[in-house]
Amino acid sequence: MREMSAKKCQDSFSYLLVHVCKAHRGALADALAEVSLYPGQEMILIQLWEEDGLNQSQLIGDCRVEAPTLTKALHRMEKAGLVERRRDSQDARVSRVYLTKRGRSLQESVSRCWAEVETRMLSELTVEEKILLRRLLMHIRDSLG
Amino acid sequence: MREMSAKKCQDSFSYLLVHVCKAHRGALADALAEVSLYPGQEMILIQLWEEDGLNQSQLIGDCRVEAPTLTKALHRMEKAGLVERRRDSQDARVSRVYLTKRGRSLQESVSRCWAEVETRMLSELTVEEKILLRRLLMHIRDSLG
DNA sequence: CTCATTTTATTAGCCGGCTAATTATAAATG
DNA sequence: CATTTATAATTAGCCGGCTAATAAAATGAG
Repeated sequence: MREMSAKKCQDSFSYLLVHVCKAHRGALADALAEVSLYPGQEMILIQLWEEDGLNQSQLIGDCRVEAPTLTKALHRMEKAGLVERRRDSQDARVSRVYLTKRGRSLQESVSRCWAEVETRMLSELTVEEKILLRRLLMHIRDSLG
Repeated sequence: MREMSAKKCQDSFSYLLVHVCKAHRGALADALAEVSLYPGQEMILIQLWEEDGLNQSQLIGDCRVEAPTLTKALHRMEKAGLVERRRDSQDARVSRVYLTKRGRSLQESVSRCWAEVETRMLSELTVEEKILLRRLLMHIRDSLG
């Protein structure tokens, strides 16, 4: 009886997903370590590469992260010379985040890191399976969000 | 050019998976908060529900976590009265982890939490899609592990 | 114009996760 | 038997993530 319930947890999608995520985050961390980045920071950079000068409210929306998490990450990234924060001239509450030359220069390396993880992660899947997987993951994301 | 690379990252499976995991962990955290548990701790309990008295080496293998992560979690769970550690009588290096009555009593609540998240997460999927999804996730987990 | 409300961002403090370094014990080897 | 090596667990310290509480500026209502 006790064993069955535990088994049930271990057979659940949650259990599987947790372990998939661990593996994925680990692979991403290994790849990003080569450019001295931590998983989470690259998410911020990705948003800024698309549009530089975003404020923190926009970033927490795009990165799906809470404000204090972003504040701390930005502080470290600023210390690492990847970004700089400047107060908005119109609204003194908002501070906008700008890429430094160094932050901009990481784009290619990070893209390679992601591509590498992407390739490994999908290596066993056919084109059809990838298409389906994307659809299923989007459903899950939306159902849980 | 620059914008295309950023877009490419945002269209990747990694990007999607990261956000799926965020949503999933968030949902799990909300559910577990009702029994004063943090995501990660329930993973330890699940293993112990299946086999009580595991040592920490076994737990780090099952939970896919590094030793210090487990040590800290166990310390907190011991303080919370969920488990207790006792030295192995044969080998003084190993400390075995045993469920307390309280730790054992949480099994039903935690199973409910997981079932709740499971239901929500799969609400949009058909039976066939679930079967396929499990297969695809297992492939990814193995490819990344 | 003043005061309450909302929005933006930060700080403190906790938890999960990691690596590197350390301790203690067991096992292997000369 | 003594020494080296391997294994189990802990500690220190860092990062990502969160909530609660706070500060500061803009906005709204009276």
